[in-house]
Amino acid sequence: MSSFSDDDAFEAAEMSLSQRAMMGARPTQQANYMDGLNPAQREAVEALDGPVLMLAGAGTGKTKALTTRIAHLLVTGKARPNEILSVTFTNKAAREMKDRVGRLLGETVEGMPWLGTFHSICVKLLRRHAELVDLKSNFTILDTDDQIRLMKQLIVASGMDEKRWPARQLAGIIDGWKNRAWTPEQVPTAEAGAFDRQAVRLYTEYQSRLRDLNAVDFGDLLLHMVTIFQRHQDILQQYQRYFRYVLVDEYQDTNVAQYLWLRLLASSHKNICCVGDDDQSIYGWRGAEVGNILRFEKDFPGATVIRLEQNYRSTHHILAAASGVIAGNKGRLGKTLWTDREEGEKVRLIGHWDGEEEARWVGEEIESMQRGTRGMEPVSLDHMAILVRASHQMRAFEDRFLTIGLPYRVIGGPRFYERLEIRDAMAYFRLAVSQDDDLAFERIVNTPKRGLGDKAVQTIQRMARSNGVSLVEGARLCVQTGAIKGKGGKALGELVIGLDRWHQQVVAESDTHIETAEMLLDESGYTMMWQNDKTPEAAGRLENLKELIKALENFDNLQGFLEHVALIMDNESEDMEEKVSIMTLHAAKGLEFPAVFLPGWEDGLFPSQRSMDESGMKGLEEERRLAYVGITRAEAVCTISFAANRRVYGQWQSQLPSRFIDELPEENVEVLTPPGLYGGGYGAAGMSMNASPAFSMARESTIFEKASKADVYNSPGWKRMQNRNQGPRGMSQPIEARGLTIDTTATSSFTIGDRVFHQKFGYGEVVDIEGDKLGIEFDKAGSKKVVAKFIVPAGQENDVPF
DNA sequence: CGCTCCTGTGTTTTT
DNA sequence: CACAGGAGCG
Repeated sequence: MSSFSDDDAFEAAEMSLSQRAMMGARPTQQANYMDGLNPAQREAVEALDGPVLMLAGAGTGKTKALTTRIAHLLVTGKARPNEILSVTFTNKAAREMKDRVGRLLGETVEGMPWLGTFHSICVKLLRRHAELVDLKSNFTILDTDDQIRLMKQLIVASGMDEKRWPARQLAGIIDGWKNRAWTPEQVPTAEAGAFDRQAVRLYTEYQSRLRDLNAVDFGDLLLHMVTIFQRHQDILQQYQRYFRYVLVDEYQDTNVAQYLWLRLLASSHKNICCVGDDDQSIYGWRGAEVGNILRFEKDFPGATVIRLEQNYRSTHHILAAASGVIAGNKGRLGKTLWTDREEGEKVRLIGHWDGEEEARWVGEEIESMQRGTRGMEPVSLDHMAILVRASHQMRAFEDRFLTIGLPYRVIGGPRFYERLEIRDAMAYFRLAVSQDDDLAFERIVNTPKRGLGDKAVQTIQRMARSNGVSLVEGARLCVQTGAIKGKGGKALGELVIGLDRWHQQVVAESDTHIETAEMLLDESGYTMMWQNDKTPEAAGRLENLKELIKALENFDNLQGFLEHVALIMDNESEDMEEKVSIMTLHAAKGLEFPAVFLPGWEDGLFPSQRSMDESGMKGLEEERRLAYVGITRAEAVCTISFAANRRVYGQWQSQLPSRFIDELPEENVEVLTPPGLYGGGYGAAGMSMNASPAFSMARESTIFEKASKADVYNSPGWKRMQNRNQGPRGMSQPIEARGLTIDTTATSSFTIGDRVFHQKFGYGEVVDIEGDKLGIEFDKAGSKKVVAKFIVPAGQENDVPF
């Protein structure tokens, strides 16, 4: 399947240095590609041999240094493209690096086959050596969902109570062990309670089941490779020679398995360059070990440590605010970021009554920045981002932006490939490629409904097991022997015949894989199933299926596509319209925006209560790093906000401002006054209505009562606020009283049942009227609440007031 | 076997 | 509150 060749690579490894130099030298570019590097970056680029730790703070040109380093390796002839092992965490990062290396050298670097994510590289390696861990090289890669379903089966099979042994949780535990590179035998049993012992037993069974299925999960990709390297010195040595240089991006995010894998590969030549920032380690919860970066110098004695500290991204105030927050963490390697950029605007801080008002304010702020405000240049929506702690916070913003028609894009939202219909379709593809894929079979036996329920599936499973064959074969036997009769039996027979036919088509390549895929979805009745479905989301699902088919165009065959999907998580269908980005703080790492909004800075939400409960001080420090990551995404304007009340699980809860707010250095922060004060707003206690709209942080500000941290919550300001806030019911005459900008004079002249048109959502029917808000069931966009002034009766589309 | 209603549970974060 | 998964009925 993969089209790399061992031979090339090993040939290259035996090549003399002079040959290399001749081959790689591109004298014309040599002068250019290092231009514009600062001394630290240049050092990082030029220190090619031996271990190097590059500590690169946020916005210090890390990727530039890293890509230039690759270019330098190539140009000096130290390595050919396929001799550089270069690992990243995300496909996006890998892609960007490829692009940038290509740009530096003024051409696309063909090759660089070993620039990729840990996972994609390990898949390639493991396909070559699968037999060493009892797998066939065409193993399938299970996603989280498959993993959990498998685990559930094992739990049920061993007669355990699913409630007491939640499959999800066990899968999580096993993942954690795999992250630490523990095979079932290696899990420490010293402190093993009953639970752990059961878990280890299930882990063992799970692994053997995976072997039977010829499948691996994400964790296995690394774990198996580590095992292979440890057990087979010869193979390890091959690769040590093969990969002459090793580069690692985001080293602070590596887990133990990844660390071991890297150490094994680099242990002979020690040409390893790790780039990272301990202050941006935010993946501890999924096994990342900040310790890896902290002990690099111990692992590789004599390592060159290079600090990139000049920040090119943010203004002084933003950088200082971020530094002030992160200073609260202990055990840092320590960096002092500096910038020669302008002072810029202070970090802006604003409190709101509740989450909805926060969203409303942010929406208005975005619109006014888009127009250009306070003498500032207009800012494109593409240059603004809202970064939230938890994805559920996105909802308030989406709701609001839909209402006011502000275009937005959610990054890393519900993933395309995780959607129900996509996963179903993929299961069909998987079966067409390999009939042995039992999990795929289970997924679609009865989708669309074929009258095959639990009972039928069990019969098939029994049949398969007792004959030692796959489920598809088991099903075939069930039909032949009449073990499943009647309506279900007939349908099953048809399914099996269909599967055979589709498989033939894949093997014979009689049609293009795209035609095969379309036909498959048609003939199986899957498309029909959604066409007959009258629920609102059915149309969208059909759209997604179309998109899936379109995605196939980028691949030569179904196999290649499935491989890609298993590993690729990001699916950004770029459209050209300018949009505000909404994403989690985690998703924002590595990105930058001129204007950044950081809402929801409230204790419990951010820092997250759960994080603190589960990991105590360690958890809090990770949250603080998250705050640091958030602030440092901003180039020019950074706005932090919080709300006094928030709905949690449908319950109103009053919130405390985040402790991180107290850690922002006063001199870099400006406290804004909410637009409509109602008897003294949160961020402006003690101020009168006609006070200046912004005031610098001062003693009278309730939030910044400089009490010791322990009694922040007993501070007079806090108490005052608590007394005032009896929940949002307290603002029953809200909108008018606060003089907000909603135009209530535009009372709707619509009646229920009217056909209407909206610029963004298209046509729909009015189903509900609440003052100036209309509930509309849109044909395409589903039901929404929209302010009446954005609506016109159908037929007057040209009059939409935008 | 499939559908509906009900209950319980959970919202970090993702390769 | 919203969604998933289970129980119970048709």
